[in-house]
Amino acid sequence: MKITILDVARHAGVSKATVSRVINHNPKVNEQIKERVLHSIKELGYQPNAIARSLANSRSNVLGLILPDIVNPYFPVLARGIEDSARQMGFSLFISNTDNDPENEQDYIKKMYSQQVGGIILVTSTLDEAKAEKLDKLNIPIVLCDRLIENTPFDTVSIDHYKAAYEAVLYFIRKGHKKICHLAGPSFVQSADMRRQAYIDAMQEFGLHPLYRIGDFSYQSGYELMNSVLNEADVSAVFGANDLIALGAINAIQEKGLKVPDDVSVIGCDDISFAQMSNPKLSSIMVPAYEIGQRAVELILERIKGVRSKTKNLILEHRFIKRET
Amino acid sequence: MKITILDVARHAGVSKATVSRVINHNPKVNEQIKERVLHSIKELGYQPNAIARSLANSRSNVLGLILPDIVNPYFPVLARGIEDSARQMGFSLFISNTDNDPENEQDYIKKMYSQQVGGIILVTSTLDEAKAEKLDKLNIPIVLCDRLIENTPFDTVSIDHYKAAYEAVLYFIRKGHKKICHLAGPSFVQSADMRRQAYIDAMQEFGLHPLYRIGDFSYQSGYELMNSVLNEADVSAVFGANDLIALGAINAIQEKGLKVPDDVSVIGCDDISFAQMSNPKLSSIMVPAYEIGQRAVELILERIKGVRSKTKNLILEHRFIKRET
DNA sequence: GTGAAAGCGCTAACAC
DNA sequence: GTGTTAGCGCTTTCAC
Repeated sequence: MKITILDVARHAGVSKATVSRVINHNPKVNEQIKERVLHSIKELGYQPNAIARSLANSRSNVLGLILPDIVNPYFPVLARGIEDSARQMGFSLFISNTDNDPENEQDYIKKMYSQQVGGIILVTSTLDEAKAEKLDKLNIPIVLCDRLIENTPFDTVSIDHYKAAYEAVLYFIRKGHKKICHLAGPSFVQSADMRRQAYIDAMQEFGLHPLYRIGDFSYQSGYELMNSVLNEADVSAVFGANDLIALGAINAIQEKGLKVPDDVSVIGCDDISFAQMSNPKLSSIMVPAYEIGQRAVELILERIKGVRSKTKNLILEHRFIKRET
Repeated sequence: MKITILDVARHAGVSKATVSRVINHNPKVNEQIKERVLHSIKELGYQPNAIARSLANSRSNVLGLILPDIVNPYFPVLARGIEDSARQMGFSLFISNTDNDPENEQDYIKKMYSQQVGGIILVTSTLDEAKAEKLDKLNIPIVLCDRLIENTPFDTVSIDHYKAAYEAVLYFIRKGHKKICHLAGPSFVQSADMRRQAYIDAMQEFGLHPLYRIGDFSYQSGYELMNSVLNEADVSAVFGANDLIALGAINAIQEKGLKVPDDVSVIGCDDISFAQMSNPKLSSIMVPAYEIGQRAVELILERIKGVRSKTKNLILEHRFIKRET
């Protein structure tokens, strides 16, 4: 029923090999014959079977993306950057959500491996050196996005989380704030951890007392942590580990009858699209998610093509965006 | 280098066929032997090659998801519903964004076809009867989500967009609103079109004058359309075709110095997570995106397994959620 | 129950 | 330049 390369070959009066050469743009095919083959392909509506090609090549034109949760508004942008680039390079994309569960992560990696994906883009928080070593043995290109793991042989694309957070806190300090609190993300997430560390360092450097809570990157946790903080202390500025937390915090602040930014200033992180839609509009640290995705694909492709073997660690620029909070 | 079924067979002292039977849970394998094979699989760390299996079976354990844009906050939830269900059933998921471009859509369908996906879940706005017919000939299970196309043989999962919109307008009317406007989505999107039609019908039924603008489902377009409306008319209520539009509209309303909901009431649609994070909190029509995704996978699997051949059109329940706007 | 062998659709030597 | 052929790793008759 389905049209195969053999059908095309017969139709064009050539061998499968020739058709294969045409498909793969092998230059040494007679122009005449090439035309004939192309014609047959059109006429028959032939569509090469990607699965068969993958098997024959032992590698596929597919990339895998493994991230915590596509519902978190930071990730769709990353995913689009990846998908757009991947597509441009002729790759399809697998996607899967780990919910930060190491088991899911391992599971997905295995699955993708068995699908012979050309490479995997991983946003992980649960990978440790031991697992990384095993992963490396799979001998499949891996790029870590956004959250880096020390001492791994993998390429990475990220921003300087420490610096970004430090700058945010510094901004507050320069504005004269003394009572600055930080609502952090999970400590097992490297980026959250670095932001928290930067916050602590900055505070201490200026002789200020760090005050932070650890949450889970959600709006709800931002809301709850902020309430907890407000019940115990007087605060004039809060730095949220991401925008959702910051937005939740604002909600809590306002519910207490305080004004943002008059009574309490807020800065988030990621600059998700809702930062500019919120009311008041959220000040945030812009993380170039889309570009991170693009660069990740670039790195993977360099590996696939074998044009580079040295590990590359890309750090992209963030940018503090002052809005209303 | 890689461990194949043959390695396992040799290690266990059996044939490839037997190993294959074990992998596929074929019951007629001697328990003893089965144990032996299982042991070898563990010991060698064997991972069946999904590509080879797909080729041999001429079908893969992969589903395809084609949607307009994962960055639109409605879709990640749908995607999660699909991914979670797919995973549970042992399927992986391809994902791709069309930006509502028919060419992209066709392109992706072809790609997925050539990847021998087991089925495709499609959120389309550009499919017409002619294309649908061609698609149907591919002989691959397709489920249309959210946006339906008349007279297609495909399974569908959606809500009753017309009814949902009608209820929203009715709600306004019962509250005594007369000057109700509608900020619609693109007319080539079936769901947007139905919502707009429902708006018009409801207004006319109550002797009110319809006033609407057509946009593109974005925050920006909601903002601009609302400005355009406010410049021309006096309005006390606005129904946005989705939450982004509604949020943009609120921004425009407030910029004009009007209060929401005191001067102008607003209802959105989709109930994206930000509806409850916005300030004021957005009233919206809840669309069960996650469940739509789950059901779509169910329908696909029924087709794959061949347990059903009759077209099924699922209509899930929406729910009006009154919040602050 | 188990194995041998053909074949899924394609690619890549290797000959000619 | 082009065709022949041997796989890629697995499933699935078909004998035994």
